[in-house]
Amino acid sequence: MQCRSMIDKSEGRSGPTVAPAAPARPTSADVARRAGVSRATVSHVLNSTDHPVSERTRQRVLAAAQELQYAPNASARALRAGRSNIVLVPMSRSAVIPGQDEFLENLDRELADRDLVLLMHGDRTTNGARGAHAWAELRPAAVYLDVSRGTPAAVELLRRAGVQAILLTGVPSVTYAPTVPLDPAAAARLATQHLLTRGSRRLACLVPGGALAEVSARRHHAVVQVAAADNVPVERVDCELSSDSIAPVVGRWRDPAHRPDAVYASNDQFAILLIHKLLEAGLEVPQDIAVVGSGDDPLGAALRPALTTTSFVVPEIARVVASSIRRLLDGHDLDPDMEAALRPRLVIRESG
Amino acid sequence: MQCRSMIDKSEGRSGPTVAPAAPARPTSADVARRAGVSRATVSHVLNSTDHPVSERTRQRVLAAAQELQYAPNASARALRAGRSNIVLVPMSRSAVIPGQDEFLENLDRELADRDLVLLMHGDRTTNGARGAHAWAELRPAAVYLDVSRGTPAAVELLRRAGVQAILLTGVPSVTYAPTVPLDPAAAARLATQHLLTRGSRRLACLVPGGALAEVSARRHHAVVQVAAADNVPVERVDCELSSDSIAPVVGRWRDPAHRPDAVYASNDQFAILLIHKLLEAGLEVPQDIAVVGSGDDPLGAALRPALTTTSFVVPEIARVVASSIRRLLDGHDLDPDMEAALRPRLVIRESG
DNA sequence: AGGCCATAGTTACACGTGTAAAGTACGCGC
DNA sequence: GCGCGTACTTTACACGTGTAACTATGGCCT
Repeated sequence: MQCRSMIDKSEGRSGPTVAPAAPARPTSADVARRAGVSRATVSHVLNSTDHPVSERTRQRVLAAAQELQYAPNASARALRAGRSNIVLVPMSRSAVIPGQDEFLENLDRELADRDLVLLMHGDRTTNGARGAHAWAELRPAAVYLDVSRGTPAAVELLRRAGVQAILLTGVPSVTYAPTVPLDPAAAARLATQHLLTRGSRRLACLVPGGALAEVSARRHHAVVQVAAADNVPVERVDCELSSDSIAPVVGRWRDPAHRPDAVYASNDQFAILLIHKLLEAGLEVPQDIAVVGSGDDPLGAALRPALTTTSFVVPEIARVVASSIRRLLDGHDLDPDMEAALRPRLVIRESG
Repeated sequence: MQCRSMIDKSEGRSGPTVAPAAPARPTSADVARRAGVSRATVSHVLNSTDHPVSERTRQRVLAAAQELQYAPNASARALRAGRSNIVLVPMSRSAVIPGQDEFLENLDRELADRDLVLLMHGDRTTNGARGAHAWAELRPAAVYLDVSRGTPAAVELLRRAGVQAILLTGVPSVTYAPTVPLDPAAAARLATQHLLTRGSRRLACLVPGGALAEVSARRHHAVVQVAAADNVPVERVDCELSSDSIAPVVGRWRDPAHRPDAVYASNDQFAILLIHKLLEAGLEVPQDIAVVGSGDDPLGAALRPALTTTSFVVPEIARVVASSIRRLLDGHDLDPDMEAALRPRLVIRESG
């Protein structure tokens, strides 16, 4: 025994009012007491600072922490450090990436590898400023959000709240914050180019409304642009995910004179529904009409004819996003692999 | 001006080391300074304690907070209070509820109405104890997790970490923590009962593997049980979401002697694929074979024949879960409406 | 022998907040 | 005039952590 007077706070916890039999979650002081060292030493050991600590006490501290199931208090740690290791992702319902749960799962793993914790926040607070206010309360180290929410005002508020890294995602036009240029139009361009190369001279584009409206609009615009370069006309078909919404169009297309030779649907579910309706009407896919979707819905691969579609390499995107956030926090630029990772892939199957 | 010597901490922030041009996120002290009052008064005003504050200073404080865009530091608040207002939801990939994003969106809103913040945590840490350790660091007020992760050890660890409310979800057999008895088998029972009432004498059950394996197994078991009460046999069909997986079964069913008169698929996507294959094989749905799924996938409503399925009233479930968490935190029991809200609804369309 | 460095541990303080307790001014009744 | 409640405001402390600065103890070199 060396010394015994390392009472950081002598008395145990005693809430001034009630203290309703709190189960005494262990603090670093408890670990210190048990290991017979000071709290500072515990901290040095557990955070593996370069501060010298003898191997013997190191082991004792580790053992004590283990026995007590000690977990450091993230709040206190964040308060002391001035920042947390939290990466906040306010989830938006109109996510560009389909299969966003897969993306988030990958992102979580990648961030964990970089000593960051992913926390997703619901979209209770839709309007920019009010939302940013709520996010700021958590004092996250980084925020990764859709550009539709990352208005200049929201970004400014977050900056002032001490958020070190703010990463936007969406169309690459903004300049007031680093951006992951995840352009939904890229997939549409890729699909259109494929259909043109395949020989299409007359296109149609399904434009879903509702939650998908914004993404669909961008994609439609891209289709028109690419097709225009080859002097190919594009018929715009606004629709919902219902039989009644698609049926009239398909009815019209039974007449070869009014029929496009290929259709791009900005969402696989709509592509699947369309193919279903086309077959029902006695048309053949892709012989009469080719169909290409976007999103790589698993059902599209299983049905016949199997759906040609575009997809993102989700794990790769998650990797570069996580990497970029880490780099931003460390004062560097975005991951140079970013653009390559964001390029959509064409998945050619049977439908077009 | 009344007094001027309310310097809580006289010197402004000056990080001992670098302080790299921190953009001075405002603290309550800044608000106090600007309003010409003490920090305590600011706190009283902003938290609307029952402590008396004159209307004049109240307005001044509010104005100052507004101008400074002040957002309280959640870490400090949580540290002081001993608990946060965070409800942590470790998301599991094998979520019972389909459309879990819709559920989370609703849950978020409901919790917000009850002064709680929903944070979702990825499933990086799959194994119980290690995961619980990570969750404990955040010192959330409540944790809502799947029973598969809420092992007794994990629950114990969370309890010791000071988490006040731990709510499990899943099969209702556990006793060491309050549970939301969201039984996937209930939907299967409902669907089977419907098919039997409809006159089915020979059933089949699609049992998807992969991520859905566990839920599927439970549902299959339920189907067998309910059918057995009526002496109806159930053919078990293990499958994946691919054409090759379903085709052989459908091929066999072309022979009326080997054909069930109704099929329950524990997931709508599989039901959709099955119908597709049945039609392809020249069989009629529901005349030759009725098909019922679970999950209320929007595509199921759009395709023909429209899919009969089961669904949960997601907003209602979210409401009772949020309500129960709040009640747990306040020392009460679960919301009495719980069981009613969890009952699945039958959505009868064309396929069965 | 005395000065100096390295090692191993400590003390002390700050982070931003909430709130009990103490203080200040003021009006009122004795 | 003095005590006393009332209305407001401030002071003081604790929450749990990380780390700069300090103390103590030897060993080594001059």
